[in-house]
Amino acid sequence: MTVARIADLAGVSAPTVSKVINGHAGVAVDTRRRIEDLIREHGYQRADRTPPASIIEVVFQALDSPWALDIIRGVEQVARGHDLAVALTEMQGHLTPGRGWSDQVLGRRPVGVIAVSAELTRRQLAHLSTAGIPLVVLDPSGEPQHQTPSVGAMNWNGGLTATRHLLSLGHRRIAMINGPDRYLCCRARLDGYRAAMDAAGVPVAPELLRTAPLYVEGGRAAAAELLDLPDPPTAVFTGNDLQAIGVYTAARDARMRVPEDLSVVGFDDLTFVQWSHPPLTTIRQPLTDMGATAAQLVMTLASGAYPDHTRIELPTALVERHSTAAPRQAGKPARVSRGQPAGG
Amino acid sequence: MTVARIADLAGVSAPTVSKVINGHAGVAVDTRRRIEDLIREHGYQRADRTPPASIIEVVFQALDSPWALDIIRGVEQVARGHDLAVALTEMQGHLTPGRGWSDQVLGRRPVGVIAVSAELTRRQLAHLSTAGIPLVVLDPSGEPQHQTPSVGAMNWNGGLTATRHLLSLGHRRIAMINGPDRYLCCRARLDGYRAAMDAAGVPVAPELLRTAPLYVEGGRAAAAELLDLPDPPTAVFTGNDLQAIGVYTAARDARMRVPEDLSVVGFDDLTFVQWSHPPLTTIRQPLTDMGATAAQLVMTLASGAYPDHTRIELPTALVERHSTAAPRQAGKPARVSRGQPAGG
DNA sequence: CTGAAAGCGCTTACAG
DNA sequence: CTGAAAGCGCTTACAG
Repeated sequence: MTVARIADLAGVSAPTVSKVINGHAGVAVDTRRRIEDLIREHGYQRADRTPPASIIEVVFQALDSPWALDIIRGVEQVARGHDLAVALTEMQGHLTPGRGWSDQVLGRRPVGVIAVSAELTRRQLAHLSTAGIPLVVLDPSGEPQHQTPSVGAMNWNGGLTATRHLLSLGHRRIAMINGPDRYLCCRARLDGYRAAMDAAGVPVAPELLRTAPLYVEGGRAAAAELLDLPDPPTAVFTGNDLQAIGVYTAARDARMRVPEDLSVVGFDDLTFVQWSHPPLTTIRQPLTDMGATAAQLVMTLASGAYPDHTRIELPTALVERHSTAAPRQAGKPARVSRGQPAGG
Repeated sequence: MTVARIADLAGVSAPTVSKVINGHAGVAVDTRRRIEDLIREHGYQRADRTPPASIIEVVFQALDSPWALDIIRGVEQVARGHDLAVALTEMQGHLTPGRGWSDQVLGRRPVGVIAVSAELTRRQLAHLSTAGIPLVVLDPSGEPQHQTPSVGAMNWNGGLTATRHLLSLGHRRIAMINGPDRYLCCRARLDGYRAAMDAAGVPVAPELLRTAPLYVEGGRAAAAELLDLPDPPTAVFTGNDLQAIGVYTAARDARMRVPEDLSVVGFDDLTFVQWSHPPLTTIRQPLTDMGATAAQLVMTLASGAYPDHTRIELPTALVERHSTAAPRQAGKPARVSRGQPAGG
């Protein structure tokens, strides 16, 4: 669509169309309206305006965990296949991007946007939608937003599997240190934990349920409190791997050994936890796949096609390493679950 | 500045200038260079083009290490201050971006480009330069390119400090597992190692010098060979932290304890190495600062100002943790350098 | 209020 | 390898 073509359709000359487009005076109301209608209908774009920039925009709450890089890698793999770059912005820990955010994004003209654990305001959603920029939410943090496509992991199943694993080793006093309640994924993991405990007929002691920031220090502080209890837990399931590493620290401070004195199960399976001491048993979340899936969904939406599914959940799985063992029985030495020597 | 004006100054026609700007063939080398110089000098901008998109472009060889995220975080901090996003591309391990890369970047119109451990072709440099897009090289991998501003770390000093630390503990048979020779930063670390050894009057045994990919498996394989030597080293200094983790694995496989039987010093200080077992003694490289500094340099160049320095080196520092100790003397038990119990 | 004409900045196709 | 000519998409200045 060019100015000349619109002019033809409207039965006027190019300069007249030009005036309408640029909001200049000197066009009859009727003529103006007719031209505006045609433009809306045919979707005029200035020829010399650059087309959508070849980027996929990804918004993170924070870029402070290897967690983010795993997701980025997945997005990048798909983006690369379409000759697209991945544009990153960070919200400094906020759940919702700031005021100017959507203007900045529109200015960049990305092919689409992936919001990681973020919640957009209704206004921000509207901005993207009128600009024709598709949005996908990754690991949705709160209420699924009206019609927004999303990609997540099977968090409830992960919580169930982790807890069952600990129960099967003989644990009964199993604590859970979880992330903040406002994250849906954390809620789901807790519910999975409860479901496993209920199914095994083991009551959940309220003092064994803690909430802490999803970082090492959060896990350490919560675990320190737990281990200080009159009847401390024999096992801890955490909201993510960083918290699990914090539990290690707290255990060491309390002169307890993992897994002999305390079993620990994390969540995520960040690359480095296989090198921690002991190697961490955790629930694997396919972060790179999740990033790739979200990017694919964005590309599908951008192409105008309607995707088969707008809510995708990828599977989680237990990765058994060496941080879990049967609970130490009074007077008996601990039986380690796998063949790893203490102090390896 | 218009195409016609540049053409006048260069004493050529507009179409010729147009070809240079768009990177088309069919212009004599001399003519091209003359036009490029004029464009650089006068700062041409296409009249009908939208202004630069609000992004800083960062090209990585690979996005497969937390190393990358530390740099990204620094770039993002500065970018955020200017309401800019960080656009990421990855070269799948190649040293030089592919053919279409500069066209893609020009299409994105970033405020500037940061190339991490990458080498651009002369053609790619010219493309960016004629488009008026400033370039900064981070952690330059090879020959410093003509006039390209760069940001790095004091790698030579780091190598010196690491080796001195091991020498001061009493080690003499100190191996170095280094990254590929083609990286300048690796060369500098090796030279620092040599300098420390020479200064201490300790000859460098050629069989203790190894080159391996900068990943865990590279470090493991090289260390396995070293430990299999008739006269194995008592200490290993590695090209990066991932290799150091690989050395841990090889030591475990050879039933040797770190640091009692083998001291290890890494390079980078990735966040997680404090949680490895034992916590890794390493040379800290200020990756986030380096990213931020590179971004600042890009912003300065983009503003048209001439920066004070176009070659910036940030300091490295020894971070002592628990992976080094005095060498075990024949018949004597090892003396651990810090108060960490074995098997903590 | 409208549009023919001129002009702008750029690119393309092609003759030399 | 170079540039005159034609053309594209758009806007401006102005005659009617």
